[in-house]
Amino acid sequence: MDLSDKTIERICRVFGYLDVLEKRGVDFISSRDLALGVGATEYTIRKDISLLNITSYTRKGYKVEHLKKELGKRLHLDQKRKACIVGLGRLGAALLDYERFKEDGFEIVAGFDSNINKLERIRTDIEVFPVTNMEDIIKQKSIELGIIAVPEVGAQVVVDRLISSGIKGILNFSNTKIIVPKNIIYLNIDFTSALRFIASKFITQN
Amino acid sequence: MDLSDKTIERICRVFGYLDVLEKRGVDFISSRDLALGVGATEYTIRKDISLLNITSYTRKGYKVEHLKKELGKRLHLDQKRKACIVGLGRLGAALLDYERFKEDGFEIVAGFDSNINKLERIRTDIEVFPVTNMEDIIKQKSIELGIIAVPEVGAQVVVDRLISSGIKGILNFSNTKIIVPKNIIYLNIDFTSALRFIASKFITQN
DNA sequence: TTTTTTGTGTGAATTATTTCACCAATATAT
DNA sequence: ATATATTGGTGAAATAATTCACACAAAAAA
Repeated sequence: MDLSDKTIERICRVFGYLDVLEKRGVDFISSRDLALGVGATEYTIRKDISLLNITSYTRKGYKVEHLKKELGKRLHLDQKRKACIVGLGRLGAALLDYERFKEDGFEIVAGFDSNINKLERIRTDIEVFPVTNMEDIIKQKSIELGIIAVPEVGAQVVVDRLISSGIKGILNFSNTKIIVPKNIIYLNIDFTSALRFIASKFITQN
Repeated sequence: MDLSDKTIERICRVFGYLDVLEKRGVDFISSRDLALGVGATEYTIRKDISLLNITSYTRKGYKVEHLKKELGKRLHLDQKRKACIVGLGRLGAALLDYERFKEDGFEIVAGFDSNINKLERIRTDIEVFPVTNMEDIIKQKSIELGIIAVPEVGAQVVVDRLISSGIKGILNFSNTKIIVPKNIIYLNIDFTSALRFIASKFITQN
């Protein structure tokens, strides 16, 4: 299969929206409503879905349950994934207890920080460890995802260690530039860039 | 001017990288190195910059200071913006004290929560208020940006009130679907979708 | 049952974005 | 001073992504 990142990204959002609809007890949803729900057009949504060889067997729209299951299969979203947080400052600590992750199939099974005092002070149900133990814990618990919330510099070091521990994907909240081998899936979330994007459109807009 | 979102988004990242370079004391940077630094190609970067009618007056690359200033002017990133956080759970509280915002020209000047107890317990230098005061405070302090970190439902209500208070842009961390009039700049950051995007590429990758 | 409506599936057309190719200008080396 | 190497700027070409148009099937209405 060779889907574009844009398609994958949209489908991930669709998947999330289907989850909401399912919980709400909705049975069928049209491409139009799906598009509305995720901020896309009905054409793109239909094409995205058709690229995955999924087909609605009715003209009442897509069956929510069925579509979600099929999307999940195709994008491997149907299995639980274990993740860890590295860097337990305020953001890292908040992410450690971010309830949605669990519900959405991502289980945070470990937190790491270099500061022992921080580890002792932190109040959470999730096990926390000094970074020195990272490699062992990640291998032992077969953690696939690393979430990086270290404050400033040092992100690259963390990344290198995550990779050498066998992690498969990294979500980086630190704003430093990171280099990863291309077999590692990497995504950066940069709050400041997001705010800048918004602010840059303040005046330009008609 | 009519720049695509992709260009704007890239330029915002370039702007951030230039800031890093400036602090590091770098004088000149080539389009190639800029591209490397932000994860793009030299062609796109050159084209983006040229679309903004900015020109390097030397063949040693772009002058960091000059380029940053010019980008700042064009994208209105050269002025401080006031922002507020609505919803002071763990994530909201973490964002309230996220130091980078200040450095990057975004000043968080208020936090809001509906839970009075939470307001009393919270430890921060930033003023916090009950949501009932939102309209007044936002107008009084001329806050332009609203950052939404309310836990689940209720996001739309918050958005509506932000808009009626005259806010210009919204960064939404809640994962609920939000409707905004199109004169309001809106961006959603969805942690779960980000993790799903990463996970969905685990097997498919060669 | 027949007709009308609705909604998907998908090639083709359109539009957007990226990459290329190469000129011009400056910097560096000889 | 001259030659060589870099690097940006930019129209044109290539690629990618979106939108359109419409056939087709099912559902709803008549």
